Amino acid sequence: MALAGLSRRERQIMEILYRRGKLPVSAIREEMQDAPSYSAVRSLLRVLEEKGHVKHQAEDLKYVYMPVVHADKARRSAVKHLMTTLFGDSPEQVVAALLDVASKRLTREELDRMAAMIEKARQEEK
Amino acid sequence: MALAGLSRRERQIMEILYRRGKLPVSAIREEMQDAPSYSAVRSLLRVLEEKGHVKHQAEDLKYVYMPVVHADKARRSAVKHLMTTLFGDSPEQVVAALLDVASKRLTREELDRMAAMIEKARQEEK
DNA sequence: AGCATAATGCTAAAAAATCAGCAGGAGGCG
DNA sequence: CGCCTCCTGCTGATTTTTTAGCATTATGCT
Repeated sequence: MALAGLSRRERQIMEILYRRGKLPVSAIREEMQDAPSYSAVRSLLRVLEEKGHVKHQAEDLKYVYMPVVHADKARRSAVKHLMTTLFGDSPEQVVAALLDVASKRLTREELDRMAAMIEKARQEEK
Repeated sequence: MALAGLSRRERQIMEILYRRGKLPVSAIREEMQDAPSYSAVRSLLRVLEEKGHVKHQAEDLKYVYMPVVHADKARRSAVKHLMTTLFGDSPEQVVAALLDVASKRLTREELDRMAAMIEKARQEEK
C-alpha cells in the first residue's frame, strides 16, 4: 500500500529512490522525467518525509534521501497490489504478461533461473 | 504508461474498470474504497473521458463506462512499468517477488502451468 | 578577502485534483 | 396525476499537489 496512494510526483521520486537507493536532491532531480525546479523537488521530499516515506541523513555536506520502507518489502507490496488490482489475484496471469513483455530480452540463463524458482516453490508446496 | 501518470482516484477507477469490465456509475462508486459522493465519481469519469482513458455508452437507460485501452494491453504496460521502475528491468526479480507474495495460495497446478509457460519461452528463445 | 557555486530553511502562489450541489428529465407506482 | 427514485448536465468550491522564489550558510578558488 506504500506506493499506491501517493501522488504522481511522489511516486516518481519513490521509484527513483527504490531503484537507486540513496541520493542527494540534485541526483534525484536529474533522474526525473520533466524535472521541475530544484525547489519543487525539495518540497516533495519534505512532504514525503512528513508522511514517513523517506528519511535523510547528512553526507558530504549535503542531505541524501532514502526510503524508510526497505526495497524488498516495497517491491513485494507493489507486485501484490498489481496482481490484485489488474490480474484478479492470479499470479499465473502476471507471469504470462511478464514473459510477453520481456521475452525479447530474456536469455536462456534467466529462464533457467525462473524455472528453478518455480521448482523450488513446488517442493515447498508439497 | 497508461495507468502511471493518473491521479489516485483516477487510477482507482481505472483499476475497477479493468477488473470488472463495464460498469454504470453507481456500481463503480460501490467498488471504491472511501467512496466520495456520486457527483464526485461522475466528475472523475468525465475527466477520464476527456483524457481519453474511458468511454461510455447508453445501456438500460443509463451510461456504462469502460476503458478505451484493452485490458491486456493495459496489464502488459503496467507490468512493464513495474519491472523497470522497481525491479531494475529484471523479470527474474519480479517472479521471485511474485512467488514470495503468492506462495501460500499457489496450487501445484498453477505452478505447473507457470513452469510450462517458461518452458515454452525457452523453446522460442532458442 | 571577495566571489561563485551549491546547499538548506522557509514561504507562498499557481495548477490540478477532488468533491459537492442543484436543476431537469424519464420511469415506476399509488 | 402526483410523488418518489435514479439518472444526467452543468457549475463552482475546497483541498491537495506542484511549483517557484528569496534569504542564508558553507565551501572552494582566485
